[in-house]
Amino acid sequence: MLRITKQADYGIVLMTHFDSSRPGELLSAKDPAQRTALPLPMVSKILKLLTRAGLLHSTRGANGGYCLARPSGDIRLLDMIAALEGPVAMTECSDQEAQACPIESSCRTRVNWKLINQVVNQALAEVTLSQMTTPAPACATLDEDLDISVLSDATPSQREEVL
Amino acid sequence: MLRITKQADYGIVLMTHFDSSRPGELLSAKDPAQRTALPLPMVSKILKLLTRAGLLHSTRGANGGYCLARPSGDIRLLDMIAALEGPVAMTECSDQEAQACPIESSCRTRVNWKLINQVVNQALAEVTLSQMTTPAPACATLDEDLDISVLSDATPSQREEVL
DNA sequence: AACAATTAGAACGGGGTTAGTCCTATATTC
DNA sequence: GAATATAGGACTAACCCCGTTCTAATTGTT
Repeated sequence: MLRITKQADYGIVLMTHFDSSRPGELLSAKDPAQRTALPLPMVSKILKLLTRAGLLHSTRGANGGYCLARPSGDIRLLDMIAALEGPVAMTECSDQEAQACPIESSCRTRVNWKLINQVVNQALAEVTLSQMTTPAPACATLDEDLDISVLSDATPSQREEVL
Repeated sequence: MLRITKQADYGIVLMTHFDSSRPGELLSAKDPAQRTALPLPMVSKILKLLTRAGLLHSTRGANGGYCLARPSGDIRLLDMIAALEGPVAMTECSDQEAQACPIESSCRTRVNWKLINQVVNQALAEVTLSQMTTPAPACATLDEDLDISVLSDATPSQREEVL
């Protein structure tokens, strides 16, 4: 259905909670779990993944917890999605690690998929956590940043490179 | 992993084959199945879905078959994906038919998701079957059409409307 | 030193979705 | 009436996602 996983969805909401807390303040998994009403084990699992991806910083032991690893303006929506469900690849043939497609020789759509894939990736990369945290009206600032230029900027030689 | 289903992927490739045939020519399910090396029952199933969605026109009985229901320039990538795997909704809360989200009140990301969702939808709607059929170098024409303006054009009142 | 709090990591099972097949009915041509 | 095709739906097997659970490892507190 072309939808991100719940895990990724939850994770992004959790990240906005960290962005809303005082910078550098450590929050244990319990904290955001209670505020989002998500089950603690799930929250715990997600925070581990975000930490492993370098988006959160963790401190173990009593009084430990998590905090953002860098300013929320430097954390991109694409980073969060990739951390929680792997790279964004609209089709199998646009996935780097995928096998050779059996109909590759007769398939004309492959190159186009690569470009479409880039557009989606760039759209998700242009949005930052900081923008996701900002309530609705203020996300007007989101506009200026979102200028999809992958396709219009691609020269023929760059297109070759995509393959 | 944010990927379209194989069914949708196959379907799009099949559509390009119809686009490559003579306009109005009827092709039975066998025909594209052999050329794509996809199993016939699968091809058959997909063509039925595309027909039900109004993208293909079917003729039953001997010498029957399928052909594009309208010019390939009027068939959008989004239409094909929607026909084969339902509407594109990046998150559950951006799905029209979804239930109320339990954390809706405390969730600040909802409005942003609606907009991101629109960007992805528009990107997929701007690409036509005709462009998908065109081999790589010529897809330069794809560029001019792809101008994502949903976010930059949205006025505050339009944003309200999105909800 | 013992204990409590907290993250790290991996394994596990249930449920839902997807991929692909098969069967029956309907329509059309010859 | 026989052969060819699509229409529609049921069905199974495989896979993936969700969420839980268990066992370390680490750190602060008593």
